[in-house]
Amino acid sequence: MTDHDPTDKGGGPAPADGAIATQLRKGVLEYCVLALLRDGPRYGVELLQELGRFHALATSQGTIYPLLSRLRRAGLADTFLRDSASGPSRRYYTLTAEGRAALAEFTTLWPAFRVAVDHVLAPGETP
Amino acid sequence: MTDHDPTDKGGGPAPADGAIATQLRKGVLEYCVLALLRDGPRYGVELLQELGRFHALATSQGTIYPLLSRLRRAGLADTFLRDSASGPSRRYYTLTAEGRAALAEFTTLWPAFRVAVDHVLAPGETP
DNA sequence: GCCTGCTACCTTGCTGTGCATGGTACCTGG
DNA sequence: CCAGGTACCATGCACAGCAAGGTAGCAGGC
Repeated sequence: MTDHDPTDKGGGPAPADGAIATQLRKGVLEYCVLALLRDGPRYGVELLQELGRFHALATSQGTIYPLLSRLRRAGLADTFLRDSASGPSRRYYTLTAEGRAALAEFTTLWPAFRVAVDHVLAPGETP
Repeated sequence: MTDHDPTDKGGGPAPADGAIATQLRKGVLEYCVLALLRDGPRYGVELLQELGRFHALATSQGTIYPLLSRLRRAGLADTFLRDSASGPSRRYYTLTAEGRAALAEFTTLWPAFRVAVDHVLAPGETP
């Protein structure tokens, strides 16, 4: 039998916050991963754990693996395999020069975006 | 002939920033509109102008009208028609109690999200 | 040796959102 | 009556996050 208990979710921890947090992550998660990659090589599950530290950014395997494949295909990240001390091999991801440039561009745009949303959310907008 | 000049873009000002700003707007625009509606009734083109004040949130008619229809269908906004002093009637949108609740929920989640992204973007993440 | 459980990787199909484009209707001024 | 501006709406597309499901390797207990 290949089917396990129905409690087995495939090893992926679900975000399980609202649908609005899901929409917030769109487009931001990609650059958060790039930011984490800037500090050194990381592999999939490790990235999930690091993102999980921030409740607002927690995601699942079904999100991270297609995202990483996309980064690689776009030339923003490079990968290599390395054996683990205990368990199967891990696929590590590193930043390319293009990836670093994309992260820099996002880092430039983010503050303006953040301030704009803060300003709109602040009450008493009518001049 | 119903076709106008090819210079006519349908009256919609395009965002025309990068693709990354487009992804940033996803999921946020909806609540920014709710926030603007909190200050009083607004109509479509007016909302486009108000959002256009912030370069990061500028969008086009092809985005705002489906969004407003969605808000109405979801019960977050209510609408009424009012004649304009000069021009065709305008469809104004107002917040419902549900809309106010959704806005409040977003206002609660946003700071945590903002701080999380700021923290990830900050260099020297490795402990 | 064999089975169970954990770690780690990947794929498929769905949903929702922003956007470009195109089209319609109304009012005003010449 | 016709040109131009204002304002509304609909269609089709692209893309990102997610749930669910599947595969493979290593370790420890029996």
